[in-house]
Amino acid sequence: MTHHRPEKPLIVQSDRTLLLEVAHPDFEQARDEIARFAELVKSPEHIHTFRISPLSLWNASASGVSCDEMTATLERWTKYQTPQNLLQEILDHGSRYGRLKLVQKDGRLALEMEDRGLFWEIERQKNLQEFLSEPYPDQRGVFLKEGARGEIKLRLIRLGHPVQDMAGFKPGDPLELSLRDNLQSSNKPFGLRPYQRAAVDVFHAGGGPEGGAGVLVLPCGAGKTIIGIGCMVRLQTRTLVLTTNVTAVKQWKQELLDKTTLEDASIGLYTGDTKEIKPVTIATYQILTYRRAKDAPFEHFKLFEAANWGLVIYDEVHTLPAPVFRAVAELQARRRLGLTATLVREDGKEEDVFSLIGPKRVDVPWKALEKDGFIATAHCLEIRVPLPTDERMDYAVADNRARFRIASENSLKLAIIDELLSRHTRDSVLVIGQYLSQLRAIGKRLKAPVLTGQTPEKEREDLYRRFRQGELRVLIVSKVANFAIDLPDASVAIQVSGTFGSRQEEAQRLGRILRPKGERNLSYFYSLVSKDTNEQEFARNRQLFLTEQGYKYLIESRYFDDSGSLNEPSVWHGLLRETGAWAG
DNA sequence: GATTCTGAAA
DNA sequence: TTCCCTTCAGAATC
Repeated sequence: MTHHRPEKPLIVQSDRTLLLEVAHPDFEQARDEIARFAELVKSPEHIHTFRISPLSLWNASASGVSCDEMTATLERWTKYQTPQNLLQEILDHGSRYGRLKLVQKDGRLALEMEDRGLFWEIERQKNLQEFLSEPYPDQRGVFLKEGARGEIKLRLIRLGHPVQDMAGFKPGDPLELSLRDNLQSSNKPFGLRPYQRAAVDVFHAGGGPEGGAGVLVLPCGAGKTIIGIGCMVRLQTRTLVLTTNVTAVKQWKQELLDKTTLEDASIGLYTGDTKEIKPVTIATYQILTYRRAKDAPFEHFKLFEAANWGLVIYDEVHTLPAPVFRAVAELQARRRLGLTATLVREDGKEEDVFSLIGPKRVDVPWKALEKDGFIATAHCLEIRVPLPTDERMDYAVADNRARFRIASENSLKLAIIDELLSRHTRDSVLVIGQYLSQLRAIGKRLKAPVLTGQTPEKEREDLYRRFRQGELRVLIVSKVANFAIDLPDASVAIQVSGTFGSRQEEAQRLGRILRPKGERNLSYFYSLVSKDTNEQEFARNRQLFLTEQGYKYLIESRYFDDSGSLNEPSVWHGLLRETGAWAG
């Protein structure tokens, strides 16, 4: 190829980073193609930075993207010649998934290699010795000791060798269930959406040894529960569902009753209150990780062996607690389904998820669902607010952590909220923030109720009901918004402060306004950030995940003009006009 | 026996 | 790095 094509949008560097120009007309297409095998690491205004890592290549391979497609994508968009070493690495790593297979041979567990070179390499590894038994005569494989299935996959991926697990699964005790044609609750017709059916098919993969273990990545509001139910129906077996909180536990049960022929008596809840074990049992991660004392055994791990489960569903698998990995390592003969909106973990254990739950099988981009109207079209606007002079002084002399708080609680944000509400008079609005003191101040000013962790259950339900019915237009919520899945939807969210940089939190919060909304099907997500403070950095990190999904943050920069009043918010007004929401 | 409170853990 | 929220078990209270 030629060596310089300035009209192209991409720079590919030998340190495995990719720089993509946002303003380029082909930006969106290039981004979507690149995101299949690289992860976004930075997304400021003009250039987005992606990185190719071994894991991103393996997940791509596992979900069916070939090395040829990856290199072709780079060649298609790059300005300069692609560095040889990177092409080599893609070939090398990308093709590694599948070169090492776990299989059943003569009723024993064995590891098979594509070539002898790999055999030598593996056989010589010191920290694999305890799992290896005798080699095949032709040196294309080696038998493994009992119970090594999970642990050896973990060790191998750390050595840079992902294993394709073809050793199959125990069928589990049978359980009859089928999908209803009409919902039990409303008697409305029911069926899986096309992408949901496709996800179930991919997970099942013809019932072969390859199907039955893996992670499905889907946006908030895409119906992950329904896909899980679809997999249960396909497998017709006893199922253990693990999820993050009690509300989710109850919701799984409700969905099962509503959408399948299962009856109340065959669904058990296993939580702090009730410890039922039924053909379908739903439990929290927390109860699994409970122990009496710091070094006592996990009291409820026996749940994994309490029945002959044919399927274990890990809901929100990105939050799977580290101790549970240990149990999963020993449960490799059970089918397992991981569901999540993002593979990113804050603790960096993505490789463990890959090895012990399974590789990514399906990744449905948020924008694809938006296009088909399954989720609302969301517009994101970051509003940069200057710090008032006296707060700027405090900021200047504070240490780093105090600074973040001062920036977060910028009093001028209150005025901006007023401004936003004055234009969204007919929308239901969630104000989401991180500091209770700040939220209470906002509540006082707006005369709107503040919902926090201390709010008793009864009062919460009451607030939800009034908000849902439109009696309450504005609801102010603390971090409860991250957990409370029964929080009603809104069409406008105003984020006044957030955590240090959690991508998941931002995704979760945007998810609050994504449920389809009638004809216009339109939502607004505002993020208020103090200008020229460290809050800006953290905000950038939070936004990464959504940028990765194709959401674009518009930026409105506010400042004091000569007369000392705030300038006109032109970007915002433009956005409202463009989307037909201009009320004035 | 049911409800509410408490502290620890994550 | 913070602050905040949730869950669980066990004790206290009705």
